[in-house]
Amino acid sequence: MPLPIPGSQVRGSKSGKPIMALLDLLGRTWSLGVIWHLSQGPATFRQLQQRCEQISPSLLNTRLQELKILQLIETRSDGYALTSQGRSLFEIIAPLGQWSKDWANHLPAESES
Amino acid sequence: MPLPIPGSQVRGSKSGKPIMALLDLLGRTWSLGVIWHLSQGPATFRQLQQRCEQISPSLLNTRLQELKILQLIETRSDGYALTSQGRSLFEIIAPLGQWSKDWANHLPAESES
DNA sequence: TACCTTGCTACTAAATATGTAGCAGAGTAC
DNA sequence: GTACTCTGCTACATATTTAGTAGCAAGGTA
Repeated sequence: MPLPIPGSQVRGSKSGKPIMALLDLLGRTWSLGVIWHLSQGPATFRQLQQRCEQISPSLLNTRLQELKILQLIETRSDGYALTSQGRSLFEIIAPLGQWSKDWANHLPAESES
Repeated sequence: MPLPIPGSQVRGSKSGKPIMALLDLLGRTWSLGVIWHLSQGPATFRQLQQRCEQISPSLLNTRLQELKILQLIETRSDGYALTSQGRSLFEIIAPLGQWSKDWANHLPAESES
């Protein structure tokens, strides 16, 4: 499965339902991370590498190409940036930031016992 | 990296920030899918396998154990179900269903030319 | 011309996911 | 009690994906 394009078969679903394509895309390592970090503002390749701490350049490039084809990010003079579609996606998942904190507080036994 | 537990190091981040743990978790194949399909109601192991179309039992079991430890799902008499935390997470990502449809409509060149 | 930095490619090793077979336990039917 | 079925799940070999590291080509500076 090269790319999870809505309308075609994707990993995990033959139906090609857009939501399945999206879940496939977001389920790939670093997809969400790249979007999350780019939401802080445009970044060059190397800046993004630093924001993502531990991503390898080959994988970063792969993800960037995917996200670019799927029109969630674009290349501009100041580096990579979210498109308006990418931003609207981020606005949906933005509350995850707060949610994850609440979640962490309810998992006390694991994080430190 | 066994499990993305907030507070400990996770794949892609040494900080242990909850959001990074969450992004790691959701970035694993089928994590989002399992949550998505479970949101339609509780399901037994084999029912879930069918909803997920193409998940292998070994991976399904792995994900179920992870999500159970992280308290997003629980086992009940009628099978697996989202916990209240799981449901609150789903409520955040629920709009992705509609978003993905809009997204698909803006990618006409790929889905069908 | 020598030296940086940047975006990115190449390549190997390690980790993850797929796919298929099938087991052990519970329930029912004879 | 033994044969049949269904369930949750494990085992394991194969295929795919990701990590990790080295380094190249292009562009700018000095």
